[in-house]
Amino acid sequence: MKLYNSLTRNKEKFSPAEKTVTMYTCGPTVYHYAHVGNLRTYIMEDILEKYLIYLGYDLKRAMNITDVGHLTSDGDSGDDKMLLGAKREKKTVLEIAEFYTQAFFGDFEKLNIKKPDIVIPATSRINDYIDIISSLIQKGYAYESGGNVYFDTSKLSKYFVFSRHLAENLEVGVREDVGRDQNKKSPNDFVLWFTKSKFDSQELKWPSPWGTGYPGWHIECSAISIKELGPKLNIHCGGVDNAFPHHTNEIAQSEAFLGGHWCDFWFHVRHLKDETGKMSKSKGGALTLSTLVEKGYSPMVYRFFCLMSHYRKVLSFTFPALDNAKAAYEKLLSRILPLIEDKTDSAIDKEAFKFHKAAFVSALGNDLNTSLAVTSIYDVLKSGATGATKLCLIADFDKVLSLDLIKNAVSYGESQKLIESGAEISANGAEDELKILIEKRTAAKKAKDFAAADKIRDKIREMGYAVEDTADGVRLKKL
RNA sequence: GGCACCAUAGCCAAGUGGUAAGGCAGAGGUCUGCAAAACCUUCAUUCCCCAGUCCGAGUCUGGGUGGUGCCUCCA
Repeated sequence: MKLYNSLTRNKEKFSPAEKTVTMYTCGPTVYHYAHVGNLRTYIMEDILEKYLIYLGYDLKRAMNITDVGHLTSDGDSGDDKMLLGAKREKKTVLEIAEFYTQAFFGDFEKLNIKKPDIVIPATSRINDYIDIISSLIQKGYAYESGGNVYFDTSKLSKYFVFSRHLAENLEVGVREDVGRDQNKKSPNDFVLWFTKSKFDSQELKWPSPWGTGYPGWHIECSAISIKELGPKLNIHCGGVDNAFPHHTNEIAQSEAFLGGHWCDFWFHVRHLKDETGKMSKSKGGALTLSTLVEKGYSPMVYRFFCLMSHYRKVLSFTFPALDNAKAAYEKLLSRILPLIEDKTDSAIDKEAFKFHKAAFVSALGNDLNTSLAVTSIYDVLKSGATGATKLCLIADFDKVLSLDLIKNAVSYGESQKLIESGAEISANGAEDELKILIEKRTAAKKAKDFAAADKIRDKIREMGYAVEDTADGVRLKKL
């Protein structure tokens, strides 16, 4: 497959030497619910992972859970986000972490995102961080200053890997509202270990050769990745905003520690934005999956919405756009349903199967072109292939897309269950009343009293159902 | 101020030098007491603008314009 690599700014052929592909994902800082923008990134990473598995690779994927060390600023200032969350909710840091980690993976389940095989809370690997930091100091890549340990970026021949910044220009380019940490030799340097007394109120502290304290944000990903996935990493994923400083710093540490090239591909997912710009957890009030569900959008509708766009494009989130995706998704299900209900035996047309599968594989093979991959479902539906072939192809594509196409087509069919004469209405408190109304309406129609029939239809609509006449009887559709 | 990315219909979007896919929405039709559903038809002489290269440009080059992101909180 071809995959865009942020490191080279090019689409490159992804052809790992080994059959086992290693993939690392920056997990969430669990101080609050994930919002739909965060989730977009994980959905797209899920497609990457499942596509690689679909192609026959074995995948080994690890993710961290940041439950310590993520400050609101990266210098010797700022507060720990976890601590802030704990204060806000009057709970301990560990309780907060536990709660939001659960919520995070709950969203994964709802969105059919595969949970990585290896999930490591940052607090569980403190000794590894200390080992790496000690080694970095020994090799001359890190120094102690003002009680903290910093990474010395001046020791690197190239620090800014994702942009064309020149280190000496940075002073010019630096944002004005950012405070300077006077302990740093260079503004580019970043903290590996904090021991400053300002964190005395911190619940989580660990002893280290440099004093009691806790790790900086960037070290956890390097340490977990190297330990779990080895010194060579195939793909590192994350949101674009992490390219700098987080990923840049990860590369600096990891390569200084390993003494050579570390990760081949950097997969960065662009942001979801709303009317106000980028969605951001720290801005607060961001939209969560549960909110969408409360508003009547199933998680699959959101997943479909994301797949219709491309991961390297900024996607604008608006409710009309989501309605669009909902209509498209439901219409798609309604076109799949007859294929499932069709009980006539038909053989699988192997040629047609191969042809459509090839189109699907090549769509995703071109830098994960998910909207083209979705189009290939429509091409299958429109084709002259047998029902069995179509169904088989859709099930096959859904191994990667994970839109629950078959399962939801069935429940979609049930949700607008046919109510033939005498058939029961499925469990619902109002069923008797509904049944009587439908019978009355049918009688009115028979008597050609259409005004009365329409009145009853309006009444049923008020109860939350649309009545539709079909050749066989009446169809009730939940609104 | 520096760096990067993006610009195709109302919206999402394909397109990788050969004459604008697909989806949703919209319009018209068939069917229906009317609706709904389903099906059929339709929907960009043009791809932000201006120059250039080429037989040929949405695609390549240069210059604009607009949007977005990053420049120590973010997926």
